[in-house]
Amino acid sequence: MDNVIVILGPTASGKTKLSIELAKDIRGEIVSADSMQIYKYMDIGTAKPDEEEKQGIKHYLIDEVTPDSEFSVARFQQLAKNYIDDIIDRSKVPIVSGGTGLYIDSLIYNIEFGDTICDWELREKLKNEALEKGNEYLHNKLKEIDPEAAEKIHMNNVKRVIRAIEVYTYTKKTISMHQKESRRNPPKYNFTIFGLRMDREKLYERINQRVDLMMEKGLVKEVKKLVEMGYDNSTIAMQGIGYKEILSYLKGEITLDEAIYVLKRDTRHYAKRQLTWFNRMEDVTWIDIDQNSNLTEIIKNIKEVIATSGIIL
RNA sequence: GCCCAGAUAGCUCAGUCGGUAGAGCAGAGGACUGAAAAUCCUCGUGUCGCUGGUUCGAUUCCGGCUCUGGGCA
Repeated sequence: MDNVIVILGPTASGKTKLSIELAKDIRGEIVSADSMQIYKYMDIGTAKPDEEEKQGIKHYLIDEVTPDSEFSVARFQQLAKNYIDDIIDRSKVPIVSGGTGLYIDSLIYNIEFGDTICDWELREKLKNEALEKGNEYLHNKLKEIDPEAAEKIHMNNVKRVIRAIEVYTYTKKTISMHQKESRRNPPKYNFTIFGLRMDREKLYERINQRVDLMMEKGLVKEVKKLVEMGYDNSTIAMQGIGYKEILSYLKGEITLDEAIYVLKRDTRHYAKRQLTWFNRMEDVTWIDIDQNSNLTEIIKNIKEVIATSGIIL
């Protein structure tokens, strides 16, 4: 079975740099698993590596689509698999690197998404129903068609309630059913997963520094440019952290200082959510980052782990 | 120097007609199958500024002090 390396970790933990250095060392190419870096023109706020940082290492699924496109896990998975296969065909090592837990899961558990549909009109309609008649009303509706899903999904989590109803509406099969069927086939790659970890305090410090750096690099200008191009907060892309806060500032809703405060706070919250996701994942080899860590050492350790699992790259 | 207002959770503040107190934010933990940087759930003990007095009992009422605003000189 073909080998795929996965590098995951919360935002600002150093995935990008590590994966590039590792790629240089093992003839790797990088497949990004990041739900925001897929968008073109959004560079500073998503902390994309620029050409210099990439050091000639090939990256996939960065700048894949425009900010007004509809993207999804299913599409991510399809594209990622294609790129991985292509990399393997060329006798290189695929390194999946990113912080979007759902995207990573879709690959390592080989989740089959099937052919359900997304209907934004239906979603809007159901959303209004919840607004008018209450979240419980909509949740009860789900309870009738899929008690199992209703049990798992909290009634206030309207987005998920809507999705579950949507799936049934179009396939006449419950989302619980779909989910069970989605794990029928084991993954066709052998994944070796590394996770980056560090003290919470240290991580938050790095997040704050990164936001300050984004401001210096001209995040406001970048968002302004996106607005000029016609992208506003109706797009998913512009609801990303960094973009929604600066957008709010540009509209005069908050001051720049408030925007920066909220941006840092939202990023911390996001990092925590990522950690919750990664912590429950199995088979992750954790790499603890502290003052004494240096990249060469880390890469050496990673290569040791890879070697001891009997993988020949 | 005088007058007024305030001092309660890390922050902003509410409240207790006297029976030792609670919101938002921060913070912590968790969930997650086609929007996922999204969305959602759970978690609140702190010399109630200090110090006397009244009282069975004071964070609450009264006095003094300290500090912070604002005003008058």
